[in-house]
Amino acid sequence: MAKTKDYKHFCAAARSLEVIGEKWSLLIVRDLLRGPQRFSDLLRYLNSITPKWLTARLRDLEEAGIVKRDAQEGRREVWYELTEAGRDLEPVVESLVVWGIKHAMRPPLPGERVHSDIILQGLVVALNRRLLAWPDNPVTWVFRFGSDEAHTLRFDGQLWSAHPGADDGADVVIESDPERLANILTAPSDERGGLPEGLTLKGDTQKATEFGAVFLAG
Amino acid sequence: MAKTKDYKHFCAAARSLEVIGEKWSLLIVRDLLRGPQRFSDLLRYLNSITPKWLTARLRDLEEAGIVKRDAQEGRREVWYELTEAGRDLEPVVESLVVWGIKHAMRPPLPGERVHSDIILQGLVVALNRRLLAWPDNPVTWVFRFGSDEAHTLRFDGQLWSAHPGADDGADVVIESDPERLANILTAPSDERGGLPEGLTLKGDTQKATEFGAVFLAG
DNA sequence: CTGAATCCGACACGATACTG
DNA sequence: CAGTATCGTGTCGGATTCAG
Repeated sequence: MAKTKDYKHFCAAARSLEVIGEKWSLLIVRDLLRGPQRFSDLLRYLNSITPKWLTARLRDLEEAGIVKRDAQEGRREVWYELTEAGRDLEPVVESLVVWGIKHAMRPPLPGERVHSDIILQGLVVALNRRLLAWPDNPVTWVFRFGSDEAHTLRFDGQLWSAHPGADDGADVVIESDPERLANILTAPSDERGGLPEGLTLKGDTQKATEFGAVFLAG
Repeated sequence: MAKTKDYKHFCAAARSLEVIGEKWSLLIVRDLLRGPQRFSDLLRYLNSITPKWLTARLRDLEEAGIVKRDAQEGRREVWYELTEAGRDLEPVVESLVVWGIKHAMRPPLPGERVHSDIILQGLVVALNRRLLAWPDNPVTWVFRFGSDEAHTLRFDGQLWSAHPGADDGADVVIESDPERLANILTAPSDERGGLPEGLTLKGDTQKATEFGAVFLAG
């Protein structure tokens, strides 16, 4: 791999980029940070990658000790997961998310795939880096997308975290669809104000108001 | 720019990579983080880049609002410096340095250019992230490379920082050359022990011992 | 259906030389 | 000093095909 990715520098940043600077590599890591995934899961999340390049990148990452391939006998799928070196890349992905939120986000374009997991991952980073206002007290928000997909966002008083599935003790339940939520989150603040179409809030009135103050305020 | 760097994801990390994911971009930012540089400075630091691609990347970064080009009338040189968005990339570069130090460093290869500034930048990151032992008290180390190049590394009790030039109040003066220092820092710990050839320590005996404990211990 | 491999074309990039 | 110009190679996208 990486015949052209050769910087000839004695520099840790250059070395890192030689290893994970190819196209798609860091986005594969981003998806595997949520947990082990199958080849076809990655194919779906990465959206516009071709199977050929997903295969190539996974081989590279495996060789670099970042990804572990788990192909068990008598099972159709192959699972991929991060090694410790792979999990150590989380700060890199997170710093890219922080910069992207501040300097490069825009509403989703027509052909752009919007995954709810990715939105929630960005939300957690934005909240923990205090790029959005914080509620005063611990709170649990459940996001429902259609009938079969739900995520829980929880603030324990110190940090925010996201969890797959709907938590029972939700203070507020938000129902929407990923595209709509993406558009709301990237709307310029002067276009905000009040409850947008395609998003409904249920639950404790005061907690719902608090949610609105964080996300829907002008 | 970036016709092929198009991920079609609604994702902040993917957006960031669309902007600064091309080859060389982040290394140009790395060098500009030290301060404004001329075209030829960058050409020298980036070592194996060609003028054509340095021009292309600088134009891209300028268009992306990361770099500002400063060409004044009646002056031969053109200076490049980071905008605020560019300086906001420091955490990205730093996270790459941290990962690289832990997972990808090795002694410099034959054709590899070793810049003292880059070594010192890596040292500051490694010390501040506590990847190396810390002295108990504030200390100032001056590194001399040959007769005309010197850097000061200072610990104020809280954080480490690097400064160009030799500080007067040095507790310890280290004399070496960049290649030698690079080899020492990347040597496996079982090959360390005592003072290596090609490196001399001067100054307060106890402070020199302390330096040795951080860098030269087995 | 999953996890690939193959062929082809576009363009990103490297190497070298040259210019204002 | 700060770039252009030219030419060759490598990386990647797109489509199709293939084995378990």
